[in-house]
Amino acid sequence: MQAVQPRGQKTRSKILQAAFELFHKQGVNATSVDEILAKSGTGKSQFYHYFKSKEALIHAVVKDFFEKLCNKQLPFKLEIKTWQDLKEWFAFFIHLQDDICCERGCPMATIGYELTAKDDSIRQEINHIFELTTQPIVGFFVHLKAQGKLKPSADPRSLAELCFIVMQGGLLVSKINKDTASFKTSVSHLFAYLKSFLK
Amino acid sequence: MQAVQPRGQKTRSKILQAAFELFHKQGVNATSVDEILAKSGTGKSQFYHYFKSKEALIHAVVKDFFEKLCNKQLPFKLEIKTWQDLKEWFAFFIHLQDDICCERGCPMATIGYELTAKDDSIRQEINHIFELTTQPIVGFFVHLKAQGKLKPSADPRSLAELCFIVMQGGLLVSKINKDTASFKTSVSHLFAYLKSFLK
Amino acid sequence: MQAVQPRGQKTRSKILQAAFELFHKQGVNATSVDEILAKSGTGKSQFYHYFKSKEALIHAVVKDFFEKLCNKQLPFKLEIKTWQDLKEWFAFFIHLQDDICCERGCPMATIGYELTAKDDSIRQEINHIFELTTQPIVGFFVHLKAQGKLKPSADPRSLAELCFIVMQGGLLVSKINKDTASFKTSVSHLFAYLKSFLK
Amino acid sequence: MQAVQPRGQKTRSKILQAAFELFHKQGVNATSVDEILAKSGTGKSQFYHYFKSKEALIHAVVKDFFEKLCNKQLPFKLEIKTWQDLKEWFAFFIHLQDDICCERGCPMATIGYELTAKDDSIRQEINHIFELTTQPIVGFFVHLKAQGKLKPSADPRSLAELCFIVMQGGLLVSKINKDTASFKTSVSHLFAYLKSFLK
DNA sequence: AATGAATGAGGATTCATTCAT
DNA sequence: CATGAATGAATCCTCATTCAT
Repeated sequence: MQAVQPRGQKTRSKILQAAFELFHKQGVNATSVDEILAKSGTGKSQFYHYFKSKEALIHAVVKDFFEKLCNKQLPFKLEIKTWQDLKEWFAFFIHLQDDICCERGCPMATIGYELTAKDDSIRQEINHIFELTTQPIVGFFVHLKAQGKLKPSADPRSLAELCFIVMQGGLLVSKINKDTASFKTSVSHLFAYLKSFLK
Repeated sequence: MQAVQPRGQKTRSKILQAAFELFHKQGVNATSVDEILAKSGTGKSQFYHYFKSKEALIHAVVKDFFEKLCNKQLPFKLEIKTWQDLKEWFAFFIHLQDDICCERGCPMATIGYELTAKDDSIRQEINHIFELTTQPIVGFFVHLKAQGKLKPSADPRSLAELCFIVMQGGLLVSKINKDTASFKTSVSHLFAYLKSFLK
Repeated sequence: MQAVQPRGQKTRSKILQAAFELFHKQGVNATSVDEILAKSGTGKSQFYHYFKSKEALIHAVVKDFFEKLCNKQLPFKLEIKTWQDLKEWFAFFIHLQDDICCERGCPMATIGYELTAKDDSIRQEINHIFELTTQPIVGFFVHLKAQGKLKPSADPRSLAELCFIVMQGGLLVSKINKDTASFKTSVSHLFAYLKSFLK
Repeated sequence: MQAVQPRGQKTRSKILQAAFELFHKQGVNATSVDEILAKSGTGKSQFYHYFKSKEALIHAVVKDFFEKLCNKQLPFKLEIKTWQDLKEWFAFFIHLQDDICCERGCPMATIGYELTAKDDSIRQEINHIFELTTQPIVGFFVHLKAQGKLKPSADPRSLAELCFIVMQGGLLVSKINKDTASFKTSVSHLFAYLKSFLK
């Protein structure tokens, strides 16, 4: 059941969607407001009706992504209960890269990498998203440990962070390398390492 | 033996240096030619004397980085012979982030993340740099293996790639998180894993 | 006897009031319709319900001022019967300037100074207001003369115009000078001159 | 003998000239950069080559006026030595208004009246110009007094300020009234008053 | 009478690049 | 080699106004 959208919000959504895709594809600074408007099929100043500025749009795009994440509207696993789930979590990102010929990276990292010291609030929002993405993995290891399946030395949080870092590094490197091979083998190594904590 | 710089090349160098720093700090698209000129203290059309276009400048910046890498003029280890060397290799990147308050990432990744499908030649050059940076680590593992110190299952290349991916992911995540903690613990985990291949 | 305001006229009044203040403070061209709406707390198209256009609003603001003037709803003397009254007439403008730190001028002159040859009808309305403001002073001198207190050479109308011109010049100069000193001494001189016509 | 203009300064001058005229005619806020460019026959971004912003242009226009004033390149008397000179000083402004059908006011007052509290530095510059314009009249009265021709009660400075205020008020009122009659009679009155200080 | 979404022209400003000297 | 004036397309944003509900 879809929430009823207030009339004009459809336009807002279209702008948001177009902006997200363009930011993902070519970065924030390479994307002009006009381009977003053209792609979303909306008029010049509808944009400024819904967003105070381009910067506000970036915020909105990130926030929208955050909300979709919370509402589980994003296509990757947020509930990781088994090793298989974790494997699929990584597989999602790898397949994504393969599908788009390694032409992009993580959409949030793409935005984040262009940030400057002064864009601190956007940085925090992206960080929040990174946190949220890492959390299910933390939970997985916490759960395993609670079940007594992990060695006492296994620290759920730091292991999850390692997973996230490998995922981000993998996306970046495969974008530059136009090949997910090293991403894949790295994930294999990672799994070998993680499983070494099993009792 | 250092090549003597032809007279006017000093100007070229200054532009290159300024561009590199600005690209690193704020990205390619957020950096205007004028800004580079102002920072380098050079005039409007010196720029177009030395560089055909802004895009050519990006190429030149990457190529210059590449050459400095080859000439060992960059401050990070290119000869990795001991575990300590490898540790220092990672430590270099971590300290770098700490020193600049996690305000940046890898300069080449910064450029690379803004690339689009059409900028393929720059992408390749950056990939080349990534290769070159990974190579010493490959060499290290090859060497260890040759010495019979590694288990046969250890694949030097894929382990080195894992190192590189963790480094890149670590830089990115610490930039977004404004904290190198997870980078550091991930490197610790990585070392534990790598050492598990020791006989 | 105050006319009862029809229900919706309150909104109109609020817009008028907000517009008047903004025009006075920053001029007509620097004031956007949106700004007026925001200040008056009214919605986008209330505005176009009550006013055909921004230009029509300017007319309305001037006309409203004119009517308030006629209805003696403005805080300055319109009945000048004694030298003291005239003194207070000037004092009103001087104190006004002092109170607002000389940050503005005459509201009608502010509007008037931005007028172009094509805005003739607004110009005429403002002129009308200037006339109306001058009239009581004319009346004062006429009255004095009728009482035989003035020399025959005293021309009531031209003396009143001189008063008005000094008042306008004084407001302008004190706005630019951020100081009412020269306004004050000029008024003193003016009084000395005017009194020289006393028999 | 005309100072040799550095090549590109001609363009700058043309922009300045066009801006001055448009500001005078229709005010600052009603004048767009495009309009100035069109009138001066210069290209879009020449403007930003010479002026940092529109605000900087306003500064430059005022400063240019100031310098022309200092260099006596403006058509009104700056040396007032006789009553006739003073009469001509006023006559200049009156004729100016007559010539342009009372369609404008003092160019500096036109700019000044649109100023807001935040534009303090421009206000100061205009104030400076007002000072400079008043000065010759102060000098005239000082001179008269030194010659013993004025009563001791005559204060040169305040009399000069009165003159300036009447001039400014006269320009404003004649613009609104489309008639210089009251300006003229006010100046006559003023002269009568000033001469009353003669011994 | 009221709401706020939509329109599109025009505003100021910056950009990469070229040209004349 | 070097200077900086010139170009014009493109960028972000604001404006007055209208329309649909």
